[in-house]
Amino acid sequence: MLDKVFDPRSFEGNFSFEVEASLRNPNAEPYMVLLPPPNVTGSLHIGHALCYTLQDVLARYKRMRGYDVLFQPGLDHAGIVTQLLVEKQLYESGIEKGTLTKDKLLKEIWYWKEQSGCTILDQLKILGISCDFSRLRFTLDEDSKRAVTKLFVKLFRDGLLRRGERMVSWDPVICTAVSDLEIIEKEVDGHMWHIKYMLEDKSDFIPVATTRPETIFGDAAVAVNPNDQRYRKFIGKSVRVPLTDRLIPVIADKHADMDKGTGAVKITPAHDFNDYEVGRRHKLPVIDIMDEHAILNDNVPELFRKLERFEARKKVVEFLQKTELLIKEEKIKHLLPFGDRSNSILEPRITKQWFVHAEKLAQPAIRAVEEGKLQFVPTHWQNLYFEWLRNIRPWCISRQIWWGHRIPAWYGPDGQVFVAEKYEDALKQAVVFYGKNQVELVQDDDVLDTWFSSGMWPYITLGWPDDTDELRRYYSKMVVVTGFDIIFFWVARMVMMGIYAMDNVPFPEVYIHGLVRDAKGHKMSKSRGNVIDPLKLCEKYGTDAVRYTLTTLASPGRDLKIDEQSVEINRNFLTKLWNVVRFAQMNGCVYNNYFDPSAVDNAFSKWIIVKVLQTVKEVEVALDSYRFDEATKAVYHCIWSTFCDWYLEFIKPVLQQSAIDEERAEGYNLNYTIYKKDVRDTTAWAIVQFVRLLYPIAPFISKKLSGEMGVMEMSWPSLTTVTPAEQLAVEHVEFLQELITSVRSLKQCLHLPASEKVYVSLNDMEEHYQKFLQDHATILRHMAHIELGTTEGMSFPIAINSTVVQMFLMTQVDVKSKIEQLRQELTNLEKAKNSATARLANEEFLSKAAAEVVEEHKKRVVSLDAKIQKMSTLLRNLEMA
RNA sequence: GGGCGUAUAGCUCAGUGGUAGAGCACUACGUUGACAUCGUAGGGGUCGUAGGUUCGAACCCUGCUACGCCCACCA
Repeated sequence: MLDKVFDPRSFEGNFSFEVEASLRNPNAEPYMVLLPPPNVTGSLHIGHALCYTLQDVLARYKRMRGYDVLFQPGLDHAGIVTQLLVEKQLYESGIEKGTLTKDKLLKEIWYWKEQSGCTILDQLKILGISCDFSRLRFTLDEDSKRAVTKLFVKLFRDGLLRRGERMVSWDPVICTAVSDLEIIEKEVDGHMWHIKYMLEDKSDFIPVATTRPETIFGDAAVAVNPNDQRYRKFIGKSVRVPLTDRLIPVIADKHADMDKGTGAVKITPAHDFNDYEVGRRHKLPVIDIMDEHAILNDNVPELFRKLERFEARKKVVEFLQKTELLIKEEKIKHLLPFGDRSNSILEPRITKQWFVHAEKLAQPAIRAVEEGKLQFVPTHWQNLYFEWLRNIRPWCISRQIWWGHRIPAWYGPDGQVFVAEKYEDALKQAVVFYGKNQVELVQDDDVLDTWFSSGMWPYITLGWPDDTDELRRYYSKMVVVTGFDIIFFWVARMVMMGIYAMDNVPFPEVYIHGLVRDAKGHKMSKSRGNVIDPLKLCEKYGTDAVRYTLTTLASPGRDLKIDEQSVEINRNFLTKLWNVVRFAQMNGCVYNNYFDPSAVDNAFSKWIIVKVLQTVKEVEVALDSYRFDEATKAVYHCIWSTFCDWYLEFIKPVLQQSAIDEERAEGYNLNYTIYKKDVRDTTAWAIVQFVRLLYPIAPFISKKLSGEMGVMEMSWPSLTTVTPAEQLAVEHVEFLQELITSVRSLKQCLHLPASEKVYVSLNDMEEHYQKFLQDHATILRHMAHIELGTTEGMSFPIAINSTVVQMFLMTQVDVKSKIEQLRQELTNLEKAKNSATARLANEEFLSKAAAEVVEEHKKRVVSLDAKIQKMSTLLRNLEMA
C-alpha cells in the first residue's frame, strides 16, 4: 500500500537506471543519443537539466518502443576554462601564476579533473539521466588523443590544415590566440581623439581620428579616399608620426571612408585587421609595438616603453596635448571585442598559428542540410547554420595554453615542420628531408582548440579511427539535442568533421531547444541573482516534477520561462497520479496480465480504453516529432480531466458494494459481478498505461507506481483498433457527461444545492440513449442526483449535442436568471445558425468550398434549427409558468 | 547595414484555411473514504497594427509597430 502522503524523496533513491541503460539489443533498430559532453569543471545548471532531460525522454521512449538505444555520455576537457580555473585555485592556495612548470600544472589539472569530474556525473544520475555510464568517455583520454592526432594528420596531408602567419584575435591576459567564435562584442564608453599628422615641411597637417592613440607608433601610413577632394593634395606626400621623427606616406585607398572620422585614417598593419590588409595592398612595413601581454615594446619611443596599453594611451594623449597635436577629444560609445573566458579586450596580433581550411569542409556540410540529409528541428535554425557556414573563415585551432591535445607537429632546426602521428614518424620524415641521420626535432608547444575534439565526438565515442561494430551500427543513427548558442561551436563542426572523416552526416536530425529564463523572461545570471538551481528544485519537489516541468515547457522555437510555481503545479499532478494508485489499491484493482481491452463489456470501460489508446497515439506522434510539450499535455489531460474527473466517478458506485445492492434491489438488469471485475481490470490497465506513457518523462514515480500495480517491465503500450461497438459506447458516455454537466450547471444557476433531486425526462431522446440512461441510473444519482422518468413540475430545457432534453424540478424557484441565461443561449444558437445559413446562401461558397465542408454546414443548420425550435418552445413554457 | 524569431484570455503558452483552446490566476459553491497538493460550476479574447489574396484568414502574402536574438561594420 502506498503512503497517504506523496513524498518523492522517499523512493527516488531506490531506482538506478544503469542496468537498462547498458542493455544492447543487436536485433533491434539502432538509435543513439549523443550527450553534449559537459565541461569537467561544470556543475548542473537549469540549461543542462533541460537539455539532458529531453534527451533522456527520447532515449527512454525509444527503448520502450523497442529500439536498441545507445545513450553515450562523456566529459569535455574544456581547454582554456579548465586551465584558468585550476590556475585560479592554485593562486588562491598561494601558488603564483607562472611559477609552476608545465608538467606540474598539468599534473594539478589532472588531479583536479579526477576530483571534480564526477560531480556533474553524479548530478546527471540524480536527474535520472539514463546514459550508459560504462561507456563514459573523456575528450582527452588516450583513445581520443589517438583519434585527434590521426585526424589532424589526415587534414594536413589533404591540404586542409596549415600553419601560417596571420593576424588573429589575441587574448593578452591568457596569452593565447582565440577563434572568432570566442569573441564577445560589448558596447563600452570610449573616446575619439582627433590628431594632427604634420606634413614633413610642417606647412600643413592631416587630421586623423582614432580611438587607439597608443598605436600611432605602429603607424605605417595615413590613408585617404582617392575621391576625397579635401585630401587629394596630400596623396604621395609624407607626414610625421606624432611624438616621433618617423615619416610615413599618405596613400590613397578605398578603405578610407570619407564619412567616418575625419576621412583620413591611420594605417597600423600590426594592430588592426583592416589595416593589415591595407598594409599588404601597399606593401607597408608591419611594425609590432606590443608584446604578448599587450605591453609596449622597444619599437616605441623610450618614454612609452614597458607601458601597458591603457597607460600608454593616457600618456600618449597627454603628450599630444602638450605638443599641441591634439585637435579634439570626443566621448563615444563603441563596440569592443572581449575574450569570452578572460573578459579582457582582445588585441589583433600577428602570430604563427594553425588554421583549418574551413571553407572547404563547409561545402558538403551546407549541401547535407540543403539536400535534407540533416534536418534542424525547428527548421528555421538551419538559416543560422547556413549563414555561418557560407561566410566561414579559416578556423584558428592552435591555442597557446597547456591543457589540451598537443599539436602533432615537430620542427627542425631551420623551422621546417613535420606533421606525423608519432615522433618517430616525424623523425623519419626529417631524416629524409635533411638527408642526415641525426636531426633534432622540437614538438610544437601549442594545443588544439577544445572544439576540435568536440567536433569529432560522434565518431570518437564509437571507436574511430578503428572500424568498430558500434561505429558502423550507430554512426548517422544518432540524435543531437542542444541549444542554439552552440550551433556554430559544435553542431556545424560535428557535421563538417563528420562528413570529412566518415563520408556521411553523423545525425539526420538535430533538435534545438530554447533558453531557460526566469518567470519574467530574463536570462538567468549570477549577477542578476535569478539563477534557479535544478538540484534544489529536485530536492524540494522531486526530480520527476522538475523533469516534467521542463518537458512540458519545451515548445518548439521558444524560450522557456520557468518559476517554482510551475514545478509545484506539475508536482501536484504527480501527487494526483499517486492518489489514483492509492484509490486503485483500496478498491482491489490489480493489474491482470491477461486482461484483454477489446473484451470488456461495459460502456464506461470501453470509453476509457478508447481515450487511453487515443492518448497513446497522441504521445507517440508528439514524441516522434519532438513535441515534448504536446506529449506531456496529452497525458496530463487524459489522466486528470478524463480518467480522474470522469471515469473514476463513473465507476465509484460500481466499486462500492452498498450501491450495487441497492441497484439490484431496484431490479436493473446488469450483471454487477462481471461489471465490477471489468471495471477493476480496466482501472488497473489504464493506470499501467499511464505510468508507461509517463515513464520517459517521470521515470522515478512511474517505476514506483508500476511496481505498486504489479508490473515491472517498462514496455510501451500497444495499440488496438477501435470497433464500432466502442464508438457507440463513446457516444453514450459523452451524452451522459453533457447531461450531468448541464444539470449541475443549471442547479448552480438556480442557486440550488448540488444535492437537489431533479428529474430528467427520457421522452426527448432516441431509444438507445433511454436504455443507456436507465441501465446507469445509479451513476446519474451518484454524480448529479438525477432521477429518470418523471414529467411533472417546472421544466427546463437542456441542450445536449443535437437534441434538447427536459429537466424537471419539484420545488418552486426563481427562474428569472435562468430565463435570462437561456435567452442568451438561444441567441447564440441563432447566431450560429444564421452565419452557417448565410454561407450556404452564398453561391461561391457552394461552388468553391470542399464538398464535406458544405455538407457539414448543412448538417449544422439542421441540427441547430431543431435545437432552436425545441429550446424556444420550452423557454416560452418556462416564461409562462 | 544584413538576417532570424516572437506578438492569441490577467499570466504562461498550444492552435498552418471552415463554430477561438489549455494550464495557472480570478468569481461562486462545495470537505466525515483516492486526492484541499482537491472537487463542481462560471466569467474572461474585435488573435499587435494597416492593407492584400480567398466563398471564407489567428493561420497565406505585403507594409508597419514593439520586444528578443544572430551576423557584419565602426578611424
